[in-house]
Amino acid sequence: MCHGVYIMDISDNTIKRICSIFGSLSAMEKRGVEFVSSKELAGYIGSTEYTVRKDISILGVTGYTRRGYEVSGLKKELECKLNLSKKKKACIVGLGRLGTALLDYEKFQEDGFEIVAGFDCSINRIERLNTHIEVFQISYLKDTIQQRSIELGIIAVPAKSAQEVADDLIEAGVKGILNFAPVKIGVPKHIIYLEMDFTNALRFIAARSSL
Amino acid sequence: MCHGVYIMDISDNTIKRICSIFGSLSAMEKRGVEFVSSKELAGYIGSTEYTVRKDISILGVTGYTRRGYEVSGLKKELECKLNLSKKKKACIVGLGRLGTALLDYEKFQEDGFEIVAGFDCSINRIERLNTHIEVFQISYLKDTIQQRSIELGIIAVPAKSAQEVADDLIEAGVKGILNFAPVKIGVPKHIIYLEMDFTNALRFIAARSSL
DNA sequence: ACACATTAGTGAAATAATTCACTATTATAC
DNA sequence: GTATAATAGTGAATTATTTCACTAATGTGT
Repeated sequence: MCHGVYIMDISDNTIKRICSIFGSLSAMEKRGVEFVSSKELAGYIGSTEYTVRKDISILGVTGYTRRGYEVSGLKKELECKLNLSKKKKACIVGLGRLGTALLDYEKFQEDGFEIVAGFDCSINRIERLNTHIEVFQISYLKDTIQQRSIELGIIAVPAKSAQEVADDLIEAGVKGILNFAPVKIGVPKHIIYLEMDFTNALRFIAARSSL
Repeated sequence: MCHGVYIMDISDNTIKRICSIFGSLSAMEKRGVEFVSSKELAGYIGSTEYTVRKDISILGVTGYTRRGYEVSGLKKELECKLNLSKKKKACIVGLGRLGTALLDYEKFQEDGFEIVAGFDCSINRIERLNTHIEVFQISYLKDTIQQRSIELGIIAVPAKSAQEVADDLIEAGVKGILNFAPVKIGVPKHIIYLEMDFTNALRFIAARSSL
C-alpha cells in the first residue's frame, strides 16, 4: 500500500472511475500526451470534471493550476495507490470459445495481469488447444494455483458449473474472481467478486433504447 | 412501452438491477420455482431486500404478502415494462477470437437477442470461419444493417478501430452499442452505450483485494 | 378461531454522491 | 509587468440512493 490513503475507505464507484482513468492515462502516455485536464479526463471516462477532481484528490494526488495533471506522473501515482504496479498472476477456468479468447487477450499482459494457467474438464479440448499458455485438466486446479501463487481466477465455464468452480478457486486461495458465466456466484466477504454478464448488458441497452 | 411507468425517468442503477432480477427470474422459472421473496432476490443479485422492493415497486409491479413475488408473473411484468419481449436483432463487428466466441454465445439467442450478422475486414478470416451466422466483409456493414433492420451493434475489434466502427454503426442506424474494445468510445446522446472492459475489471479486483 | 410470523409496500430518515461556488494559482497574451 | 483566462482544490449545497420503521395483509400452526 502506498502512503497516506486507506484505499478500503474509498467507494467502489470512485475506485472504478480511477481504474478507467488509469486506462485512459496509459493510452495517452503511449500517444505522448504530457498533460491532461480534469475536463478532458471526464470526457474520456464519461464523468464530470468535478467528480474527476474529487476522485483524484481523495487519493491525495495533485495536479497543476492551468495545466492539469501530468499524464505519466498521475499514472504512476494511481498505479501506486491502487497497488497495480506488481505483476498479478491469474488463471482461466473453462477453455471454450470465450475462455480461449481470454487466454490470449494481449491487453491483460500489457496491464500487468499474467495468465499463467488455463483449466478445462475435457482432456480432448485441452489437447486440441493451440496456445503458449500452460493448460491443465481441472483436477489439477488446486495444486497448480497453490504452486504458482495464482491470486486471480477468471471463470468462463457454463452457468451450471460456475459456483462449483468458484468454490474450488476460493478453497485453493485466490483473492478475487472475475466471472463471465451468466449466473450470480456466492462468495465470502473477503473475496472480491465481479461479474461480466453480456446478456444483462444487452438487456440494459435494449431497455434504455426501448427497442 | 407498457402502461403506467415512464422508464426513462428511472435511474440507470435501478434498470441494471431490474435486468439482473430478470435474469435470476429466468433461471428460477427453468428450475420450476413458483415464488420468490425480495430477500432471496436480493441475495441473487447482490443487493438488499429494501432496494429490490423499491425497484420493483417503482415499475408499478406488486407481489403477495407472505409469499413474495410470483416468479413467472414478475418475469412477464418486467419483460413488458423493460420492452424485452420483442426479438432484437444485433450484429457483431470484429471476428477475432472474442468476436467469434460472441457469435455463437447461445445465451443471447435464449434471451431474445438474435445475432443476424458478423463483420470483419479480413476476407481470409471470414472464409475460414465455421459458423451458421452470416458473415460479411465490413464494407457491407451499412447496407446489411439497414436491410436487416439491425438495432444493436457489438464491437469486438481492436481498440484503434473501435471509434471508426462505432461511427459507421451509428450512421447505419443502430440504437445501442455494446463495446468490448478496451477504449472509451464517444457517441451522441441518443445512442445507448455500454462498455465491457475486461482489463478494467481486473484492475478493480486487484485494487480492492490489494494484490 | 386465534395467535404468530412473514412479507410486501412505502413515507421518512439517513447516508452517499454529485454538483456548485468560490479561492488560489499560474500560463499566456499584450 | 499587468490583465486575463484557465484550471485545480475544496467546503457547502444539492440531489440521489439506500436503509429504516412502520403498516397491512395473509399464510401457518395450534
